[in-house]
Amino acid sequence: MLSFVEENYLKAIYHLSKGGKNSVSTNALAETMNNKAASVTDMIKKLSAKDVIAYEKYKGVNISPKGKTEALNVIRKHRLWETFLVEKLGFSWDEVHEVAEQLEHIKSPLLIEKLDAFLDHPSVDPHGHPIPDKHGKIQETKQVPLSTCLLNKKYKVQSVKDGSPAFLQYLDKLGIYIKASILIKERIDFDNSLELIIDNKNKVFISQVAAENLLVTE
Amino acid sequence: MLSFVEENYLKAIYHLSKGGKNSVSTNALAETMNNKAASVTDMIKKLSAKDVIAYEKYKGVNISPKGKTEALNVIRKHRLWETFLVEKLGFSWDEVHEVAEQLEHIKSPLLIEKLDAFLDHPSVDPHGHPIPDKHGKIQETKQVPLSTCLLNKKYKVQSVKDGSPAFLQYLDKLGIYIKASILIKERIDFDNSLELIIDNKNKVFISQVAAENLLVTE
DNA sequence: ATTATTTTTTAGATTACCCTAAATATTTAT
DNA sequence: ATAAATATTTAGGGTAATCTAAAAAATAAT
Repeated sequence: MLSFVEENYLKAIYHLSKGGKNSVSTNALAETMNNKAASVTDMIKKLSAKDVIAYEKYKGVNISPKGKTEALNVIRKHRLWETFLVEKLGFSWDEVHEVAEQLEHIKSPLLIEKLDAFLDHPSVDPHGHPIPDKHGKIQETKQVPLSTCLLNKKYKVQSVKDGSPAFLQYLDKLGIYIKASILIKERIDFDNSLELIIDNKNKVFISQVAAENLLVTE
Repeated sequence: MLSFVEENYLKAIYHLSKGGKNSVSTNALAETMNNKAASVTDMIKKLSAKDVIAYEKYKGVNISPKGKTEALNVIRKHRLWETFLVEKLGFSWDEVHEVAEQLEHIKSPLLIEKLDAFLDHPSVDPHGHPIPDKHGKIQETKQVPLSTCLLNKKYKVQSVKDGSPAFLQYLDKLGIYIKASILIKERIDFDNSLELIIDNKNKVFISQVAAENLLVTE
């Protein structure tokens, strides 16, 4: 059984390794966990002893199959709770992360089964991120940053890369939301900002940074 | 800010002191917390330093006004979550305690506000226990154990004293639930068991112990 | 190919919560 | 009112998760 803290480390390793593709350095982990490298080394040893990561001194860590399953389950819980908070309790999408960080550690498989059913088995959370099913399977869709898209072509907002409240509130102000339609009217050479048409009617300008964090499909 | 463990101690003190009326001994606390008395003494000092209890060596502890407020808030959260689990997720009343023990420690006043509204501001939980309002106010109703009631008089089940799964499942089997109507047909002298009529139709027998744990009003 | 820099690990402490064993205070029984 | 029994506290330790400072390894730079 993993502790709250261990679950959080594992989740960070999963994300930093892009789902297990890369290995993760001690410093990178220390950075995202807001801990010192020495503390991370200690924790790495514990996680390694529990067989959720593979670790070789000075070589970084790799998540194991068992660790991936655990991480995906925590992510599943996080995203189901976020969906609950928005869909059922009326939270806005920029308010849910902190609370879901706590709720994701509740241990009760039955609770998650029932929550999932109550929400009608959602496939994505309020930020457009896919919700792993109970076996850890994720339904991926090939999304690209809006910053790489063509002019005068209609795209659909699928998810946000950065889920920070500041960014989400900014999107709210612009009238941009998950599933919104976007067309790039013009790319401003000066700063790579974009002029957009949202839902075929509203004209807004968006910075390059913002466009890089908005993922769309055709 | 209280830790999970501190909140659990405080809750136990609140219950053992019958809402702050009595003082609580180290041993009693050790018993309900499943800890050793020495550990309790340590924790008592911490809680005392945080001004949630008053403590004098060898004299037991008394919950303070601040401690009472904290305890009631945890109890409020516990009971709201139990209500959610039963009303919205379809848990049965004997399955919710363990999960609510975890959920009650989630820190987010906004969450509880919204959960309360989502549940339509319930006044009692699935076991008939009153839910304190956000100011810690409890709406008490004067209930008596069925074991002390008169023959051939109609009573209404208000709550269970013992919320153990075993007792709750037993009540399910007997067809007894919160708000059910009960009439005592006969008291068996041999073992003080009772012959009951539930909802004016079903005849069942109930042991004295069970009758002591069933609280009713006229 | 050394030296300098960066990264990672080790050593030794700290806090929260729990333990056992021993000491001390309180209560009960004679 | 003193001895016996019970309750409580103190002393000293252990584990989880963190830290700082110092040592060691890996990487980068000349």
